[in-house]
Amino acid sequence: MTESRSQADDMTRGTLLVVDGHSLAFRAFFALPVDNFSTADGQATNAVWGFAKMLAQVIDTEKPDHIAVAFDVKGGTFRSELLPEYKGTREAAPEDLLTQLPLIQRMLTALGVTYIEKPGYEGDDVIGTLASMGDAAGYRTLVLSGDRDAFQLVSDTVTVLYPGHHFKDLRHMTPAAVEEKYHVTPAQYPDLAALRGEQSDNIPGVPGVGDGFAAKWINQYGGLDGIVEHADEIGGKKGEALRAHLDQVLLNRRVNALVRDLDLGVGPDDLTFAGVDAEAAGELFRSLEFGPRTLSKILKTFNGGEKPAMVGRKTQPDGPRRDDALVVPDADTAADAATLTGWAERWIAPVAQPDVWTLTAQGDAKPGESRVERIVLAAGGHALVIPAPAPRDVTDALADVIDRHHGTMAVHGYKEHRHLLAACAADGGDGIDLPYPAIDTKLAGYLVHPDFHADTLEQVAAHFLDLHIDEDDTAAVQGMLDLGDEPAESADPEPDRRLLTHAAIVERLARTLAPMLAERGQDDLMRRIELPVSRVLHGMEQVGAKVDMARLADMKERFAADVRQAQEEAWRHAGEEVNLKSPKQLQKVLFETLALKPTKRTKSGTYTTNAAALQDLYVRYASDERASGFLGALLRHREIIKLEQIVQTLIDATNPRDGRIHTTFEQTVAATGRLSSVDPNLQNIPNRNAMGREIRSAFVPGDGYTALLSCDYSQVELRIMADRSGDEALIEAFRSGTDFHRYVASLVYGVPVDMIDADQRSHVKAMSYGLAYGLSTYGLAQQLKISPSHAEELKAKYFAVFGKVHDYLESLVADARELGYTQTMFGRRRYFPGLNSTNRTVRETAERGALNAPIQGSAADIMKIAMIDADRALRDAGLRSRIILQIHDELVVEVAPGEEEAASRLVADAMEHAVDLSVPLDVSTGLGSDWQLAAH
DNA sequence: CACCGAACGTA
DNA sequence: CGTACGTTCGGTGC
Repeated sequence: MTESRSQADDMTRGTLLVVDGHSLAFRAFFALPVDNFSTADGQATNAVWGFAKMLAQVIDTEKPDHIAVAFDVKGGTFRSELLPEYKGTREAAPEDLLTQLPLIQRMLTALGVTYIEKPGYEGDDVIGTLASMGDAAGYRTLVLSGDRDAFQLVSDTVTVLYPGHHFKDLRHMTPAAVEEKYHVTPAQYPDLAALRGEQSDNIPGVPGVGDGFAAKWINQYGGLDGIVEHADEIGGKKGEALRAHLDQVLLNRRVNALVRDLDLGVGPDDLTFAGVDAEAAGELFRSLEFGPRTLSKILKTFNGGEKPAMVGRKTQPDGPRRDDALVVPDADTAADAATLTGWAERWIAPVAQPDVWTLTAQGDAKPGESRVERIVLAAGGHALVIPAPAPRDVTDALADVIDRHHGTMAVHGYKEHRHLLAACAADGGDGIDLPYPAIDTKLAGYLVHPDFHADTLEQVAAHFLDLHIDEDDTAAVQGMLDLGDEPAESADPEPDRRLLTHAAIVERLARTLAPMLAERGQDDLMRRIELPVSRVLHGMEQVGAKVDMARLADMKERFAADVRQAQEEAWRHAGEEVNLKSPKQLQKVLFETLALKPTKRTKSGTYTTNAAALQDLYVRYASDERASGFLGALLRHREIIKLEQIVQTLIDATNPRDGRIHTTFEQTVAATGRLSSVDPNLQNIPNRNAMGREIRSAFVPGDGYTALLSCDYSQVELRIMADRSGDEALIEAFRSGTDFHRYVASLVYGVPVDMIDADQRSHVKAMSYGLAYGLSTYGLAQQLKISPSHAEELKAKYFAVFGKVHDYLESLVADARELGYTQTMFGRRRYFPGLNSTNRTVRETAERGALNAPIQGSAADIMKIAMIDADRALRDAGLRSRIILQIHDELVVEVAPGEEEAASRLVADAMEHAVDLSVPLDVSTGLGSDWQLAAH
């Protein structure tokens, strides 16, 4: 660890990190809600916590060996004398933030980090001075600051780390980066800032002059001096404005120049990491009510990546060594509560972060009918097997152990384990309500590599741990982790080796994946989104959706009759009993018997018989009675047999004991962050035409409930694009509150809103929706059945109006190419190695994916947050109404009598306020006695 | 019996 | 020659 810190720059003395303390504290304060970060007695802690996290993240990434944090000092500086209104906005910092600054300084001291204040000067001047000193002493200097004035310090040896919209995307402002963004050199940047002014510091610039004009003048005249000299030559309104505000500009320039030669009393060489005062840090963190995990991680970072010494931790000389081959723990069996409690006291209680103990249950986690066979607790080379279901005193003891130690517990599949532990009471009682673990290695693996898929835990181990375990070796009993495999009955009373192997794997996965999450800044994603959403999903799966079986049976009959009729008719026209479900046989009839014009080819080179192609043929051969008769019947058969099949699937999936369908929501399958639904898939119930929608009417409220509530987001993805791109036109389109697509069409075609015809509206609508998929001109033409040139024209007009959307979409791909991955609003990543492929098809597929993933993924993040909030709101209000389904942008709620209004309001509210965007999140709701009637 | 491609349902 | 999924079916090959 320590050598890697200097490895990157063996030409220099090392790396000096200089931090703008106020800027980082501001950033942290506004990034995190005070509500969730306060101590019991009301002290706000969000800025302290965020400061620690952000700083740790930068240290972990950049690995500096010297560090200092600069703060402003209360009271005036030479700047406020020059410019009384200076930083008027900043002085108005909220009380809640101001009280945290001393805490941050205390924390820094405890962590062994030097902080510096200089009365009469700002932190920026301290930073400027340190940067100069660092340069002179041969350091590579990193300046972490959200203040753009710092850009003037940038040089070959000084880089400014400037936070983007998310703190995580720190931009490395090198000379090239400054020049690329502002078209001036770092040394010229203060000239540019003086002309433009600085909104956040309450400094006015020349009205009407932004970065562009300022840069143009600077390049033309060499700098501010030249501009002053030639001010009279600059024409136009902007020239006039410049002359009128010249005094202001020159004043700005004096104010924004950083002092670089202060006497600080210390030099870069003094600024090493002094080492953590673990006791002081521990005490401070406890008083701030930060968890032990936070403490442990922070200590590790500030101790130079070494594991901090754990006081009172038992050493286990015979325990497994992390870098060795996996050691399968020895197992004892707990037949009674006392054994269990004693074992936990001996092996689980001493476990301290970053170590974990593991809980691994074996059984069938099928929602609504889960069974558990064994539960294994394991900690560092020791394991305890608990046969399950178990008697009350054993489950009580187990629940107690888990409750006391879940802060150091790792599980692989929290949601599945909730199902399993809910079924662990032998008397058929409630079982155990599993609290949140420290880490779910299944979710962690998903966040780290969202497109990696494994069927077995051994495959997960091979992927993340490079640990290759022969599955046959351990396959005596199939574990629950082999999804879908029914556990074979084991005659062997010996605890099975595979389960113990799994426990050992999970422990190692936790140790490997936890730091990976931290390094990526994804701890919050795990803790605040994925784990809580797992809990909500568990509840939804457990409850299930009630169906009206009589209604399903009736529908099935009707569809079956229609299918038979369509089949008879098709056979009559074809003259043979062709299997209409066989594309191969259909090809023979269509293109040989009937000799129709061949359609497009499929991937494998055969002629397609898909609905679009059949429809084309149907139109083309309208006058040919035999052909159109066959095609018409075939199309009808296709449509209805699909519906019949869906109805049959629903019937088969209904649990006869409660008349409900318990789907499983997969949380780690979709690479974008969406959920998926399996067994059965309740996210693809027909909704496009009346006949299909009919199926939704079979979903009804269950006993004790009177209605279903459906709430869905309108155009979430487009709203995300509006927010992320900052496109004023699109933002205004959403704020206008009128028919969105009509409004957009009127902008695109330059025609009043009430003159837009149906075609124009639908074309623009298709364009809007296609944006997030990376649609091609050809694809758009195809879909709208217009010529490619016509489609190209539409695209050009569209982007002429929404230019920033265009730039944004391009930037997504460009950024992904540079970073290797995309990121959602909440830091969910997806990797795109294909972006640099030389194979055009591979590359373009990756480009469309990179464009879509952050948008679809951000929408998924938002819905997950809404689900967590809505679930909690319903509970907190004491309602019985509950979420039962999620279909990407829609939530379905089963509503108890009398709760109609409250439930609608709470759920819609949670969805609308899941995040704060620059456009409103619009939610439409409907209530009805079945899912179809709840539509709106 | 396992696997694949075609087809088609959803957002 | 737009993204993300899951399920079913026929057909093929072990």
